[in-house]
Amino acid sequence: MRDVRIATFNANSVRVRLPIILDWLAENEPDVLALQETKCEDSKFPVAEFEEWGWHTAIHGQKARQGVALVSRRPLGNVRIGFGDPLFPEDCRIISAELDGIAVVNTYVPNGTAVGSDRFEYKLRWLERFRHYLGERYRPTDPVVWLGDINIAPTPDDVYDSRKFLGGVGHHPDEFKRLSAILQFPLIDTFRTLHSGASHYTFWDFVIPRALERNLGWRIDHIYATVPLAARCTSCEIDREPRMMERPSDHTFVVAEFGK
DNA sequence: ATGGTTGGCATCCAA
Repeated sequence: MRDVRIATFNANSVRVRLPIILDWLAENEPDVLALQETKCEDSKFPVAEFEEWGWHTAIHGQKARQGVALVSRRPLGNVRIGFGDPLFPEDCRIISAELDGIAVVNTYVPNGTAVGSDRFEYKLRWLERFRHYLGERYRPTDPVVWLGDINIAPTPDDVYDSRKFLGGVGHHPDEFKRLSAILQFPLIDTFRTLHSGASHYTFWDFVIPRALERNLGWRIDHIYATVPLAARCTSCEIDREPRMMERPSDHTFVVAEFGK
């Protein structure tokens, strides 16, 4: 049996990015693709188009903003949406499921907007809530993948100008602290296990002219695994091709493979 | 120092 292939992509509208997503799926044949920023309520998600090409979907969306989904070759088990906590704000940022004994947890971490804003405080609270979510549901010995748009560049190598952005949204010590606490589960950054150094990015801001060509990017889309699963990780790669296509997302795909 | 882009929905907000 071949490796399990698990990918992530912030689509920035699943409807606009449908051709890019379907192309990428056909080319790469992942077992699961985690999508973020689908930006549509469930009734408007292009379920039929995915099914036409043999892909199952598990979706958790809302009108216009946020939204996450899992796309898979085979049906997923035990699909869960949200934190399952009625006290915590529910804005469609988390969906999880099981495949081949692996728990796949897909998140769209809040952006944070501006340091000191209510949205930034919400980002920090959200990350704390997520740490508890992991502890409530899983043990360190379980095979668990946490992936998605993490919206944090955790080290100086993960953003094109660390000095410029240190202390700003996405590269702030308070974010590093919350992420470190989550990773103490422990979880392993599968990309960093296999690749060191700067210039490996997954997001290039639309606002910056020719950002991709100049590689003015951020590595904010991550694939983490628990220790026993990380030991089975044979590859983790960023695919820049989709960022070069017509009408791209501002993010691109990351894909990891795990041996049986 | 500023502005540069995109998507969704409504003519502005979030990213």
